[in-house]
Amino acid sequence: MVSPVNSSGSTKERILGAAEVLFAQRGFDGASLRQLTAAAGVNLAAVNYHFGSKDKLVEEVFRRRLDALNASRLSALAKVAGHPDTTLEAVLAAYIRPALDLSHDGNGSLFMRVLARAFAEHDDTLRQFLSANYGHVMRQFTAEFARLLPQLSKQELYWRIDLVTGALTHAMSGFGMIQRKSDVSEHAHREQTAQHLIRFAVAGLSHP
Amino acid sequence: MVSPVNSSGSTKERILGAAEVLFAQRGFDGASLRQLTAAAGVNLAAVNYHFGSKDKLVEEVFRRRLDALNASRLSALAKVAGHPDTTLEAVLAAYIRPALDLSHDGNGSLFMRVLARAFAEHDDTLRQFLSANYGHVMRQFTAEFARLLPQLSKQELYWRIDLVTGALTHAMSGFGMIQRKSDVSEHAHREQTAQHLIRFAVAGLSHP
DNA sequence: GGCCAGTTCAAACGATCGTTTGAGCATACG
DNA sequence: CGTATGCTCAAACGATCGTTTGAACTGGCC
Repeated sequence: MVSPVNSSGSTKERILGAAEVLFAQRGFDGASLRQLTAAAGVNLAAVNYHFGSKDKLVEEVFRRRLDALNASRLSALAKVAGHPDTTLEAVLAAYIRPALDLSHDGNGSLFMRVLARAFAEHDDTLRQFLSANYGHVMRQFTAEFARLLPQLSKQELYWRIDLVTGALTHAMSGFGMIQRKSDVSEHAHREQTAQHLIRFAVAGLSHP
Repeated sequence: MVSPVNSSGSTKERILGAAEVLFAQRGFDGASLRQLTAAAGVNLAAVNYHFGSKDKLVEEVFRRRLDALNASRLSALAKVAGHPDTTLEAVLAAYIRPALDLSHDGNGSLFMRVLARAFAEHDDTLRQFLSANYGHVMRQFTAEFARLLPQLSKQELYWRIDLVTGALTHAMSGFGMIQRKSDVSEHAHREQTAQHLIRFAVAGLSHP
């Protein structure tokens, strides 16, 4: 009934890995600590010993991926933001490409599904955690969008960013709908996907 | 801790109403039958008596709203589909406006949040139910999009529809971010929202 | 060896879950 | 009136949940 034992890495890492998979598959409530620890090949009590509680484990699952993702996004943004000849494409690439790279290695793609769940669940605790720890990233991108799209009112801009965010979250979590053909390399497919998302976002943000 | 008693309508209707609210707030797993029946002002056993099980209740919550929503969408689509001078705007309006009208009366807006949850949860049972009962609606709209956008390959079109769907679902479930100002009538605000979503979707679908 | 901090383990705790039960109540029909 | 039918009710069922406990085991250090 439950996935096989994972026997590589430390206990904490095995729990985090199994949690990412099961949270993506069954949700935060739906995945029990017993399923989770069985999949990770560790004792049930290990979660509370190493993380304190299930809620703290959820936070750690987010922290591990989001720290890397947002650092990568901000680093990419810093290279293009503020320059007089920066394009909308370049800023969107700084936002989208790190997420696609995350999908590439390990179970990172499952994490985007976990993230989509967090969006759908209007759980206040989780939203506050995300907003407090990673809100500044979206704020920096929003500021750059505002600079590149001066003709839009604040309200207009927020509307469009919200819609673009929804589209990207949906697309990256619902993965698998657009299958990679066998005659296309993974790298080429990722490049194709990035182009799709970026062009769509440019059109959605900058239409008259 | 739990919302007050609802004392209007039949037992079945009170359960359905309370279920819609609580499923939107806490998810399908998160909302317990005890919270639900307490909010509806009915006995705990009433859910299993009238609906058979919690899962069947979930299906009924969807069926009640989706039957009306999709009938309205198909009716609107039938008025414009196939005509030689039909615009993309008109088809998108047929898709979007019925959903906004649903948000208008009663707790319909909460239902869009329930729908967004269903998207995020990759629960197979629920997805099969939705696909089996309402898949034909999306198929008809897709066919009309294909007719109006002959320059796009099938793969291109699916990509864009997927992204637009994500944007709309996200926007209509995340409601409240864009607040209605007190000096704007509700009808005017709804019209504004419709224009926003439609123009965004047109740009996303038809960009070169 | 003896001790100790760090970790794992089986077992149990109380709470809550969806569901079932059987008695009790209401209304309608002969 | 008697009784059948549809519904509501309090109470309990077994299962599963997150968490806690205290003993057992581990390695390194004196």
